[in-house]
Amino acid sequence: MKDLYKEMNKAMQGTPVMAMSFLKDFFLRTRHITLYACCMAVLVFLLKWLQWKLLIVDNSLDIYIGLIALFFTMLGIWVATQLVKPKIKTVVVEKEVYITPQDSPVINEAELKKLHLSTRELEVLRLLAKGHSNAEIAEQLFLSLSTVKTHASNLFVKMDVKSRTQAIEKAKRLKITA
Amino acid sequence: MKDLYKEMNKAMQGTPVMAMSFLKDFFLRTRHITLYACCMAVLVFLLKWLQWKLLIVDNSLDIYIGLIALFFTMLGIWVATQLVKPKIKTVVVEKEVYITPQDSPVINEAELKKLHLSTRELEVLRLLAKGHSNAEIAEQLFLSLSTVKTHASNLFVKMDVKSRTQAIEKAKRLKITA
DNA sequence: GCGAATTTGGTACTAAAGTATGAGTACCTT
DNA sequence: AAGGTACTCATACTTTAGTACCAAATTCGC
Repeated sequence: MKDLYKEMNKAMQGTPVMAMSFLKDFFLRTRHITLYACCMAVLVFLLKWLQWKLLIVDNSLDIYIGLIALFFTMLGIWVATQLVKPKIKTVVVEKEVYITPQDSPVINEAELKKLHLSTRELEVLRLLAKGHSNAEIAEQLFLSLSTVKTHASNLFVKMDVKSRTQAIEKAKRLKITA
Repeated sequence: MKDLYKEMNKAMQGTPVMAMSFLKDFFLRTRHITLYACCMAVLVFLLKWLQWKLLIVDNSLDIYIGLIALFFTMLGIWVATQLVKPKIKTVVVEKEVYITPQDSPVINEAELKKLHLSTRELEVLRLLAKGHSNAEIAEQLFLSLSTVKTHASNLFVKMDVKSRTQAIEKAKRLKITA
């Protein structure tokens, strides 16, 4: 709301064109609320008119109420369907895809790209796969132990493994290391 | 409905006990509808009473209608929640499962013999090289964690390495594991 | 049978790995 | 200018790995 006030001030000091653009922007941002308000207004007038019209015919009050009941029941259903929407249950179905890794001596670039590893993470992985400890990797890459641990941890998440040993095994299996 | 008629005929021909059981069964099966009907009946009477009562106070018609609208909106929402089945969005997660083809060139028996590993040590090494933790290895070989640790420790001495990661690297390099 | 090697398991300890969180910098894109 | 990503580093903590030392039971060759 503060921002809105700011923008209004800003617009007031500008040219008429800027004011127009502000109004347009304001309308676009609040068009949902405006639309609802208009609908409500129309509805109220309609009801008032119906009330007046139908009250002349004395016995049609039942029909009137019935219509209202019907309408609001529908409205309720519609509202409910709108409210229910975000409650989407996600059922995860695991689909097993068997792939036959080609026994190419070259590094499997395709599999490597799938992992979306960053430069540093890949460097860490390479040294990791050589059997180096975190401390050794830190020394070789001129990093702190903390940084290596961070990279390694992120690496394990991306590779969907839980330890460096699994990472090594997977890296060798996918042939993404030398 | 046909089935219902059939069942009724069938029940009529039976003993009173059977008829009773049929009625109980019938009630259990239709208790939802019955409940709805009862609720509706009560509601209608309530409305009629409200109508008569409130019409005396002339200007309260608006409140009356408002209450009806509110009530039926709620009813609509409730009905909708009962009717609308939870939308289930199935997210298919493709999990890639790799087959290790038996293309592995012969295991380097010569290098393996040089290490003078015992049977258990080799078993531990094989699982180690698959990326398993000591706890997992213990579980698979029906051993205690202590034993696995002992084997692993002895293994590292024999392989002249200082950690399981180095052992894996060396094992893969010498092709002494599958 | 005896000794060596193997296997199994324990305790106690240290070292390393891994997780979680926060935070600052740098670069790039919109 | 703002937001996102990558990179860096730190602290604090839990878990796992690894070492050392010990002690049974078993196996196997001599």
